[in-house]
Amino acid sequence: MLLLRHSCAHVMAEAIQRIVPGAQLVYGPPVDNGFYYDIAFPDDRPLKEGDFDAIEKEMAAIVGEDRPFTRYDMSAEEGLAKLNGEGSKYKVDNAKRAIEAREEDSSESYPTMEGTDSSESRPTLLSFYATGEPGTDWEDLCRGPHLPSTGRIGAFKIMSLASSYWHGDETSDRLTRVYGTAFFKPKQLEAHLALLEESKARDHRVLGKKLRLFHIDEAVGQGLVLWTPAGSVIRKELQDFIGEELRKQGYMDVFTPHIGKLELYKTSGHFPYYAQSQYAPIMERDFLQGIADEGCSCAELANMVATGSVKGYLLKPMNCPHHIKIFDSQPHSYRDLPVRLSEFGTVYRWEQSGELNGMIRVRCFTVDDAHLFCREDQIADELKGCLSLVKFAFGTLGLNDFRVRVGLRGPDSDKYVGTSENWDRAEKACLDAAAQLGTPVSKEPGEAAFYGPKIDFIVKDVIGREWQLGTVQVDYNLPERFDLSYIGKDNKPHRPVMIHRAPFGSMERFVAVLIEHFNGAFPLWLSPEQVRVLPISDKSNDYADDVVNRLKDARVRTSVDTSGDRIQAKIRNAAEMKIPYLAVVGPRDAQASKVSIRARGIQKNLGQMDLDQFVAAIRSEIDTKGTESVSARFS
RNA sequence: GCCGCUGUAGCUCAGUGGUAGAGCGCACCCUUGGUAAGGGUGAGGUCACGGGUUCAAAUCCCAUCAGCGGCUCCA
Repeated sequence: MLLLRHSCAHVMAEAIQRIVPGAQLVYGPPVDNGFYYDIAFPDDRPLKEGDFDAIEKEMAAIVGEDRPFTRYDMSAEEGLAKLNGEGSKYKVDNAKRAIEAREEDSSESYPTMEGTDSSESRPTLLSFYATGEPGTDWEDLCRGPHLPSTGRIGAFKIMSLASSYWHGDETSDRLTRVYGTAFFKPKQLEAHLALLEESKARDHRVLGKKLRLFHIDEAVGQGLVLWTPAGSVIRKELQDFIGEELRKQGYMDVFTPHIGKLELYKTSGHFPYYAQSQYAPIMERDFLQGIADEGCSCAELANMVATGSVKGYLLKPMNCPHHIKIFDSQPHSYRDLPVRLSEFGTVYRWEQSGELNGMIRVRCFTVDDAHLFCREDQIADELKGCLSLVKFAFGTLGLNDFRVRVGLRGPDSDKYVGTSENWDRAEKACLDAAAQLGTPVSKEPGEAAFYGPKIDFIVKDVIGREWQLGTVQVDYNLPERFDLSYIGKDNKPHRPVMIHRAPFGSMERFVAVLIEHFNGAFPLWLSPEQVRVLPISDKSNDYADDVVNRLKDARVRTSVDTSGDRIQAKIRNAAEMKIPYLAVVGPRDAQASKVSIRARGIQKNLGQMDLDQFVAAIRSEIDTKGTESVSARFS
């Protein structure tokens, strides 16, 4: 498959160069679902989506000719001379890098496929692949290998255009990345495209609109999520769920403001280090008036804002400084530790506009945050506690498809604060705690924060993009910066260690992930609407109201559909909203104090149940979070 | 922020220089129907926003705002 897709990238590149003669090739590797080719287009002839048809036509012609992929080798000198002659700076660069990489270390894999020679016996050779006859047909510097001939490419499609940077460097040349995909058989391509359609329907942004879970309004601002009533139910249920567990684990709730003095964030180090990703400071009116009176120019003011030499407040980018100040508001004995302060704390970050994504990447989000202040010898136990909470919460939600990344120190030891012995212990504690989760754990040296090792939970969205959810981080830095202390057994002050932990990460991102995970069909306890009562006709409306009232008394979220629709339409409408249970009521049910039950995902009437029994069964499914289910009583 | 694409009714979308369209939803009427769309009538739009070209712009051009796909970033 990789060969197929890489070969197809060559075919596409040839087709593109026929249509846009000045286009210079850069890299063209296969990727997960296809391949791409980074290409530098002349400024006066950018590639547009409108060109796709023409390119695909050319590609079909090349495939139809069934030309063989032919490899030939040249020495480094010859190859470079040839590429120089062709005036392709990108290919020359690829070749040079390939040669260098090989001379330095042949075992090191080269980041791009181009130009690396898999044959170690001829280390200074560069290989080229011609699509047909070398010298007469189209060719490309390439390590290969390839399919025997173009005719083997059964089905292909150009998918999209994107921009990229040369060597992934923002300041370097901007390239156009053309994505395509290819399969051996047309049916496979059709299946792949159908899967993409399905994924799109599962996207939290699509479902969020359809199920009315959240709204983002231009008039409010980019990346600022408005939680609708339905979405708020889910968030509130999650908060109550996690809050209950936190109380069991000895956490104490706190509430803190959304802003804090700029100076506070200088102490914490968030300013100016993260100044780029923060909203600009909120300045005091007197301060602004004062500098205006002194004749301060806009440029001067902008500079003052950038350097933080203004009097004002920041929308908080993190909750830690506030929690630290609560901890530090009174002295602590070693006997008091650990102190665990928790808050669903809302934070604000100025993410780049192109990075925003539904509820997954936003500018204002609420962290299920907590900060643990503990002794060095308590770190391991506290980490275990955090991880068991994550295990429990994720397990309850059936969210098992995530991976764990443990960020450890990298080789350059200068950038890390805290003693080496403490780091050793903390890293070991993180690894031990992570191991208890029973999911894949990857150790990643160099991924630790400068202030301590961390454990991150990472999930994939419906399109396969990975997102970080929760995180648990050991921190030696902030206690230092804020000069925190507790009184030890020896009656002397000691420095506590902080653990930052947020099992869900942000409520916004977590709910987005859940929407996709459940495909909008939330378990009963999370469902915004749990039961919808459907009278057969308005003759049964009164009984339907009775049923609704009984359910409401049992704290079940419910409504009744008294529209003029026939029962078929009512069922269809409720099914589209993915409501877990439908209680159909007609004269036959009213007369016997029963309801006819239909469960989500089961395309038939399950049968009648006594109303009393149904109310109790629903309540129990909610309370057990699905361990006991109403529909199971019919099987 | 960068490149490409997109923006038309509450939603999904058609319309590509000459009087603004469909389906769903909504309102009203008829239908009172037992498990995934009963029928009719009607309301609803500054065609994202601001400029320009033109006798004439939803349509062409420029800028702005927003969304999408990537890139870069991500405590």
